Amino acid sequence: MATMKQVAERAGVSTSTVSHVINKTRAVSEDVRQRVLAVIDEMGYIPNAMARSLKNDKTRTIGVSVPDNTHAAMAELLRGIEDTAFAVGYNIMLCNGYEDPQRQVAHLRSLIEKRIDGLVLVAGAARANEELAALLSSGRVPVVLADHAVAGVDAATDFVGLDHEATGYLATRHLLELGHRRIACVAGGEHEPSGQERLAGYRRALAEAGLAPDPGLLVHGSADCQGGHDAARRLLALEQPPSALFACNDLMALGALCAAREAGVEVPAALSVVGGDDLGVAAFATPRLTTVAQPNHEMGRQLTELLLQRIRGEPAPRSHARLQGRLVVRHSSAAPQAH
Amino acid sequence: MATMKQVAERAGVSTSTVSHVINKTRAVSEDVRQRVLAVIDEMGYIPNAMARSLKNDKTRTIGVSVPDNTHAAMAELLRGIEDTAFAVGYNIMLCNGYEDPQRQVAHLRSLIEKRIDGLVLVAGAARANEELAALLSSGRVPVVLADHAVAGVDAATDFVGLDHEATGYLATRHLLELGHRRIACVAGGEHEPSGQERLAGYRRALAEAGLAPDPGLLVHGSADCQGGHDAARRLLALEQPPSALFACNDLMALGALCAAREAGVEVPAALSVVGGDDLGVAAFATPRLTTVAQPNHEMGRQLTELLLQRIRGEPAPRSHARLQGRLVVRHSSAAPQAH
DNA sequence: CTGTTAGCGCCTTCAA
DNA sequence: TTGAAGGCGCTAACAG
Repeated sequence: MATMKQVAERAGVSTSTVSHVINKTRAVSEDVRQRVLAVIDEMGYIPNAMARSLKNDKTRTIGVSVPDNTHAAMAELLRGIEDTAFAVGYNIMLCNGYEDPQRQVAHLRSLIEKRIDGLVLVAGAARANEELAALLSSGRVPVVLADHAVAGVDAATDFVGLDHEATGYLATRHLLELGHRRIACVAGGEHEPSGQERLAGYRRALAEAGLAPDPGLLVHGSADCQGGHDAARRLLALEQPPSALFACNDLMALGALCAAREAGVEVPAALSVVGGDDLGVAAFATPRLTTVAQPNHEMGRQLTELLLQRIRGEPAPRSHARLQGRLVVRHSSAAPQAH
Repeated sequence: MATMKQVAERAGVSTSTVSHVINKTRAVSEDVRQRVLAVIDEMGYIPNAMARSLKNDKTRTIGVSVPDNTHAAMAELLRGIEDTAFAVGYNIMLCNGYEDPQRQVAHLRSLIEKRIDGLVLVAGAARANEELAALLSSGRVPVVLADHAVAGVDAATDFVGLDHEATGYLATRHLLELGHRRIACVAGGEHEPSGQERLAGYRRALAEAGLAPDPGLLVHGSADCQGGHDAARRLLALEQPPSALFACNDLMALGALCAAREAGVEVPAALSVVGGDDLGVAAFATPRLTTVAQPNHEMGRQLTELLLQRIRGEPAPRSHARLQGRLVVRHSSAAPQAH
């Protein structure tokens, strides 16, 4: 691959001149400029960013560590990050951590070796192990946290997340306003942070309505379709089944819809279902799912803006934003049947 | 950040010794080794991969250009790539091209500047513009093509894709075997390659069964839920509606399911629906969707293995693999109603 | 307006 | 078993 030196020779100028025409970093006479440009084009010269980075100590690439890029919400977040980064000439390195601290550490080390300018860390349920925490808090790399604090990482780290509590609250209040009183909650794993927060919102809404939460109407399980399916089946088999159900995420809600149908329970006539996320398919579920949409792309954008600020060294107060979800009422929720 | 030189000074040895203990590239006396290691640990030294790359001309990072990482199939593919790359110590740079040649070129230039070792290119429907084609065929970077040839790129470029034709064939034959004769096809855009291939498989199956394709039973539209919904609605409003429907992908199939329900058409009693992809939610659709699962993760794996071979310079015959989908029969397909 | 020079951090001959 | 030195490709003083 052609180097700057070769370009310089061919154009009969010094490398610094070539460098300056490329970077427009000092005046160059028009004819020399044209000549250099011509040679660059002719030789198909493309500058070596590594060599440049070695000097300025800036790679214009940021790392993104997510639990799993196939989760729809992560994918949207990732997209928000990439879009924002691209707009200002940054590239992103993607790492799937799969909630495995070993793997996360290996990834992060690799990213640091490659001298990423910053890191967007989307932690999963798992907590950081010591090694990861040490790497993160060594101050080697500016970090912003997405959606969840990470145990072991400085609590003052910049943060942008979703307001999961509000999501649970909005969904539940919607059901309450429709007149429901026996409202179940299908939650994910007990250690999954976002699920716990959504559950808290569910409880707050009930409390505000003067309802005591019925422990029999709360089911934990895996935070996917299968988990939602199993949980709903159990709830529908209850002697006094709920008239409505809030699933902490859309995948579980979709699973619940499936279980209801298989149990011969009409939605929304006999059971209202509300999810949370607003996946693309939610609008086309049977029936179309009422849910709380989450601004994942926007979260990615804000995280990236924030990170770029830190990279530039702009002093800004520590951020701790919580983005609000938005209730989207469709056809899976309705007033309870009269008895 | 600590440099090798600083480590060397602190340990009272030369940088070359430090380099050699790090890379185990020549014998070092045990006590010196221990001392160096201790200093590295104490200083938290992490080698600078850029400086290293400047020498070896290898970055151990590969670029991945996809149309959109939020599409479920892309996300799985991406995951397959990342998994495989990580296993051998490579990182990946993710680029969303959004079918925009301008953007793709900008991304690719950036990747080349950063001297990626290779590129996995997932082209969308759009064709490469001249500039992109030129960059790709300049031989600067080993490239493997995912799922679709790219106009303007050397036809001999390594390739791993899905056998979309077989997918359409499998889905349609399944419906034929159930006894259907009026089988509609909900296809995506007319210029979308995978959709076209699946459509071809549909036609082949019909032809084998001695059926002439009814042009009125083929509907093109956008390749998403909305497109599937609209297409199905039109088909169901026909004077002689089909008894079965093959949607070229699951999103469209889900949309079709939604439309059927809204039109009061029972699935599978009055209409069988088969999709293609086997998204996670397909198994929990109402009713659970019969579809053709695609080995997207495996495709990512094979693409990456192939690319790594090329990067290593191993001479291998050009690959042109087509991975087979697998029919997954669930509850959205059944024998047609007797009249 | 242009060229010379000294590194950035690391690897790798070549010598000792 | 170890060190010295040159150079990967580029940028940025410093001179002219």
